[in-house]
Amino acid sequence: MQESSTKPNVFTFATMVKACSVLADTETGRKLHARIEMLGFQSNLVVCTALIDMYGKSNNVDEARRIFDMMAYCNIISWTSMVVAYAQNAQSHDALRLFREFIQSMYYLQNHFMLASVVNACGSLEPICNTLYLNDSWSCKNGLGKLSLKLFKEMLERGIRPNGVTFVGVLHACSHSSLINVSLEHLNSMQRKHGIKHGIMPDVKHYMCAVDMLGCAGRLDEAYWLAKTIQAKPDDGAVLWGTLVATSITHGRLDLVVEAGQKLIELNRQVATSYITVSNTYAVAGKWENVHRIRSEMKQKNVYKEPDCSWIQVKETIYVFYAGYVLSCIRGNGVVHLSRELEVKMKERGYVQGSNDLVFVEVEETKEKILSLHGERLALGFGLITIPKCVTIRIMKNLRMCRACHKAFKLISEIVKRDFVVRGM
DNA sequence: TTAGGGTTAG
Repeated sequence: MQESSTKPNVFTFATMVKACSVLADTETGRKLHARIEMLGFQSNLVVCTALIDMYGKSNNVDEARRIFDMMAYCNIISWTSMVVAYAQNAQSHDALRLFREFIQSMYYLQNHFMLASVVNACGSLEPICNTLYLNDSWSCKNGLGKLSLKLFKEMLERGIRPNGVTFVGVLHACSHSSLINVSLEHLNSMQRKHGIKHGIMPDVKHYMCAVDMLGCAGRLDEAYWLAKTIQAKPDDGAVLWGTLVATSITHGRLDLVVEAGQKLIELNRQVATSYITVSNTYAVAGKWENVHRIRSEMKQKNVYKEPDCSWIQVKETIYVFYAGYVLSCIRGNGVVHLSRELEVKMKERGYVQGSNDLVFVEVEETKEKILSLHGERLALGFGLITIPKCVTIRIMKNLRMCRACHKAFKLISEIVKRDFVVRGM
């Protein structure tokens, strides 16, 4: 496109920023941002929203917020993107604060909508919009200063309310800070305040957030009770009961592991994730013959989970690492050497492979060998020897990081005194 | 053209 005479427009930039967001390619994202400012597209609502999302997903919440604050006007997607950026970066309280601000401004606008309607009925809407926008200090203090007259009028006409996606972000924020009661209040408020009148009823996604949150908090009986009441399609049901299996394993509730595992089996989902979760259920219960039966069944039916893969960007180049490919990976010897050194230091700090780790093999030694070779561990080793100390190491994965690697990363971060960011797709 | 959660062998 650059070589041709076609000029990129806001659509082009919004799409390219989105691509960077998916890949967490901050380098390219920043360059695009610079081009956006140079060409004067920085006032476009959709482009800014894409940038907020991109910076949020690249662990740069401050930059996301800076853009959000500079926007002349925001829509529901911009608000939600900012709430979600906080939630995804463990800044739950900021997410909830922003959401409260949003709700306050919403009711404020609705009240003035009534007033404006009266004025409008008498004559023109313009004067009252001008007055409210320019002179009201309360609205500026509460974040309304960022609303342009144009959008302000639009909001007065339509009202911008949180939607189902906004609430997923809010519940996610609560869940990751163990704000259980706050979360349940929001869930109830969806029906009470925003539901019946405005059509935002909680659906299976919101209830699944609640089940996971209750399960993580160890309130497994409530989680189980809630899971049983949810009317879910088989796809959602498999995830729902899989979630319960995982949290029950974490809290050592063997009874519920078996119960939830049974539900998963009944759903008869012929996909790798369900097979694996069911197999793990049997492993926890010590029923190794069932574990072997499931594994051979998977082999027979040719059901595989996609291979684990991690990548890391150093300057312009992206380096990819697969589980187990230690010796063939770039600077493999250096990575192996460093990994061994770190393992010794981790063990000195009491690092043991937990019996609850979700890698169920019968021989401990094999388990340790498998874990030490996960792609993100190789990528981290490579990052540590190639990326300067002052730069945060950012690793991307196609799957979710396993618990053992998560524990290891936290310890290594303490040992080498550096921050790491690992993001799954 | 822009925004979501939860499960998980190698």
